[in-house]
Amino acid sequence: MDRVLLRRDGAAVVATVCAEDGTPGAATVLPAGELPGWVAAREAAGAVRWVWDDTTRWYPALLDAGVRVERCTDLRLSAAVLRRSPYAGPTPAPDPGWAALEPVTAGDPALFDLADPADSLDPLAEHRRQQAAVAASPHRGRLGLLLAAESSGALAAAEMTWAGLPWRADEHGRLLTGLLGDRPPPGLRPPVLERLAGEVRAALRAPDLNPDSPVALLRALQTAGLPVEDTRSWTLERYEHPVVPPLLEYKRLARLLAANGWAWLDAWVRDGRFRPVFLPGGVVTGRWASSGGGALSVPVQVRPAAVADDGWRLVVADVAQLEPRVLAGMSRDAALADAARAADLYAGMVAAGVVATRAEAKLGVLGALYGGTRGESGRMMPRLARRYPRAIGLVEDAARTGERGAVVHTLLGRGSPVPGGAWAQEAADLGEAPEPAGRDTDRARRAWGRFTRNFVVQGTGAEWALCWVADLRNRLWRLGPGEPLHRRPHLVFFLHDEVVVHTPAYLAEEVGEQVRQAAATAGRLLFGDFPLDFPLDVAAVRSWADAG
DNA sequence: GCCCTGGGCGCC
DNA sequence: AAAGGGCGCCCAGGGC
Repeated sequence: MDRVLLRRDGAAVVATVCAEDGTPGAATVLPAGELPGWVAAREAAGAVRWVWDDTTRWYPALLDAGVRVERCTDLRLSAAVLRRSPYAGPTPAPDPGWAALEPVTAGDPALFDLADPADSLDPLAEHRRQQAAVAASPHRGRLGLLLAAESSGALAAAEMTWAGLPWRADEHGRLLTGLLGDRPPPGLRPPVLERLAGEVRAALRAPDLNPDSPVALLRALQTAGLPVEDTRSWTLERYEHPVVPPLLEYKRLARLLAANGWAWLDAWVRDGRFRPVFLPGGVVTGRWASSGGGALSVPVQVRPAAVADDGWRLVVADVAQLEPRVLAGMSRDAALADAARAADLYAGMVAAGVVATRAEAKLGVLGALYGGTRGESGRMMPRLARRYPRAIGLVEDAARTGERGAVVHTLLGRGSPVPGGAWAQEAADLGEAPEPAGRDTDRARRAWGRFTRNFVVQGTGAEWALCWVADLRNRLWRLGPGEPLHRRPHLVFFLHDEVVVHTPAYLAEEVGEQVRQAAATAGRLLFGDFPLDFPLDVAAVRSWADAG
């Protein structure tokens, strides 16, 4: 049964509707404070799907009240998927307010604002429209799975922020002091950086140089005789000059200080938890984005500070080479799936005699996924195309489709954006490959082809990962029944193809098993009985840094 | 003072 | 001949 939640005049209204066609049934009006108890009671009775405008507007308060829900439909996220999906059946245009709706975060003053734009939308009508779009889809199963997975992801994201990743500020502080010296007063460099800046200035004979200024640094490097056009680390590495070692060290430590230094600790770690905001569907391909704290790029350098509570463990799991495996599945390329039978797909390619070394295999596969054709990566392509014609054919088709200005889609039907450049307009007008165009136009066209090439694989990879997380979330809930979410094994972090679960130590092994079973389930959901392995590296550790 | 862009670099 | 996907975030520096 579907229950649609809406907010009217400060009260919560719960409308019961038929799950098949959205026909409305009875409605209940509740003072806002009574909602959590009411939801908890229905949830315990089972078989309910909560339908709401936006998970970020409802779920955090339910979690605060100790209420966890099993299933939901997030109308905002679903509308975004349907808007671009070639699999969506025809429906009247949605209220444009759905496309404009922004997720909210805890500190957001708009959260309980009477002027919240969400309150002028009609969730009942939008729910009916979305049901109709799926019912009329030529791929109901796939599209329905995508919407369900997207909504489950929204629940998982809210729960991860709520629970937080265990983070030891003392450990992090020790690490910073060890590398940078004592914390300086605001506006000053820590001692180690100050010393390195001095060495850089001396080596370049530039006593006033600010090494944080790329423009000034470039000029100083050139004056000192280094023929560089930029100041990137991998450019500098190529030169033997006394400035290079201290400058590279300076850049490494300055980056740590700026991105994950004491200021980061102050801003993002409270009560032993790092609580990043995850944004499901935040990337066009369907990957999650994040907001605040740089959650999607927590450097390996500071992961020693992510430490399980006493008596608990972190179960860290990641998939080896997710994207080439997904490509094998979506193209049903049996030869590539064979290579993927090995725990290391690249080793499997070497064993099959496709390439001579693992390094070649990796270069070739990444080139196929990203559109790299330069140098060694490009030289691998003909061999890969011969041995894996279906897989390579799929990404090549996606590239050509994008170059024509047309739309591609993932396995479950997430559509790519329509290109906006002038070249795309030409292509659309001509309906064909356009006249020979200028160099810039050509470059833009090919860049879009690389984007659509990668879109189909990255996006389907994101769908696999979403199914994995969604299934795992429910499996974890069944371990340790009767406890609140944060006293059971629960997800605390997700990063494209990696999850971290915080669990009582005695359940760590069982959690690892559930992580593997969830991966197998995700594979079956997307690829049916096509034989394809998704091997995981799983580690139960005290600190995140001890995994992998 | 705010806002935007580009360089650079962390993650996948 | 040239041709490498997706993000977020920090800083400097220029425009207002």
